[in-house]
Amino acid sequence: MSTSQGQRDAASASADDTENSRTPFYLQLRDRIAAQIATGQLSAHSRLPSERTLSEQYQTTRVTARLALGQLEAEGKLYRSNRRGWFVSPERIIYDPSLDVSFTDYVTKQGGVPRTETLQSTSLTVPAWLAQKSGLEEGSEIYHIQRRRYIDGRAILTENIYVNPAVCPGLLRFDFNQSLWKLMRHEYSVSLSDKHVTMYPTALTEPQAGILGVTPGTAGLYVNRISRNSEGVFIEFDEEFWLHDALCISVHAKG
Amino acid sequence: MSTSQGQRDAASASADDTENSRTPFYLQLRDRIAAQIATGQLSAHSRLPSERTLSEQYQTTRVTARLALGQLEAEGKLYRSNRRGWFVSPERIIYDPSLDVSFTDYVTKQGGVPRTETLQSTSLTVPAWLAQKSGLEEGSEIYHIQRRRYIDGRAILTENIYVNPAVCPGLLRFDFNQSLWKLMRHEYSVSLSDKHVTMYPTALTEPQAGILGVTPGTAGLYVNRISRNSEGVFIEFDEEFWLHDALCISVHAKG
DNA sequence: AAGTGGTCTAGACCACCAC
DNA sequence: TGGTGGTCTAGACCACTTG
Repeated sequence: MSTSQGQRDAASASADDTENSRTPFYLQLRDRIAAQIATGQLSAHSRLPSERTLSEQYQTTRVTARLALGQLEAEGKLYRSNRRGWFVSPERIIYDPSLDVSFTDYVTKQGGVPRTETLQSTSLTVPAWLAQKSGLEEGSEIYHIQRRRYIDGRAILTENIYVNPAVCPGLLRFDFNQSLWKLMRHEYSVSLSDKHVTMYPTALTEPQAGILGVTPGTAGLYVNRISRNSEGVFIEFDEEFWLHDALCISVHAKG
Repeated sequence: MSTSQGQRDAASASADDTENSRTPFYLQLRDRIAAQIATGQLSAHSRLPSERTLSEQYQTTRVTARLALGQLEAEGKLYRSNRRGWFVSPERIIYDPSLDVSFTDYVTKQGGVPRTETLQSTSLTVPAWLAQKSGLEEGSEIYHIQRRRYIDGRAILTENIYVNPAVCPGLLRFDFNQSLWKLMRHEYSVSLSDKHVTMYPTALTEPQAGILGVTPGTAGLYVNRISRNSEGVFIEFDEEFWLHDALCISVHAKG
């Protein structure tokens, strides 16, 4: 196959020849597909040809084609949906986890179509790990809400929210497919003034991968937030599992 | 091979049987290796057996073994070094990009051994993209510093810093293997009071992958920060490319 | 020189999804 | 039911790192 390798290099040529080694074919293929995305030949949410078709088209094997697709996925330029195919990622949503702005609002403002599903809303007893984070007593009551959120019909985040019932009694009777913060502000006059946000990139595994309908190991961003009011009373602990290509975190710090 | 598949499932069994489908072998293998990390049989920075050895040991092929290793890499539990092998990731460094605390200080405080290398320090003219971000005039002078930083001998981040020469005249004569912020504070009495931090997960590609000595496509976190003083004067633009398993972002927001 | 991961081939069967 | 991605096999050669 040395002949075909030579042709491949000749065909892609262009940049990146700064090093003394050949550019592997899967990176050449990555760049060709990336170019089609950049020029708009492939637009957001449009589906790519199947892996088998791509392998034929570029005269390679599925394994190599998947390497190229995996690169673009890692860069956040493509995503896949279960066994349905590969799609072009839309622009990242710009998100500031330190503000209490509603998901619905900022997605809409950025041109996306948001949707929220409530998967669970129950009352639990505080487990040890949460007692430690919140300062609540282990075994006392806590509200738990689990949601899944979509942008343009794509599930991009799932979250577990734990709310202190002392500050929001009877919360569970509401509909959580709307903004929880708006609810807390308007119904309970709760204001969150002290937030501690922690986040790191990691792979999505079960059960979150299943909830979002992606392959285990898909790159994600884990974000959690502990909110207290101005007296230091614990209000909520929220943990979010995002698809890694869906968001761009933006935080302002003054002082 | 249906026989050997059956044995594999029997051997791992345990959890995750909530769904009606079999757990693929590469995930079983992932869990076995993860267990060795969790129990400390494999400790931070220790090297795993070679891919070929692992494939034999677990009676599978390199491709499948690599799938398992790739999962653990995506989760931030393993990292690889060029063609040297697979290693166990140490704890993530907790990092607050909104504070001006020195890298050296917080790495040391968290039990790591930091090191900084200056790759470049030159004077440039402001390019269009930076002019837009900073408000400086395109074509005016700007200092550029490129560094690479290590923890425990592992290169985990590379950064480009662009400093306004008006607030730090003669900056380039200093040694940048120390904290830049300490330098700015002590030599120029510069205080950064307004910071805008942006970050998102993405793959590391050339040239950053090369600088850090990792395969292109390795998961990373891109962080940038625009700092101004209390009068709104642009001080620096910093962009950092981190290995995704090396850090945990932690931000406090009050008010 | 030997061993490592990096790249690549040419197939196969399975689970799931859309039609 | 046919096509998709998901998983897996059993090899190969290459580039690079290490002793």
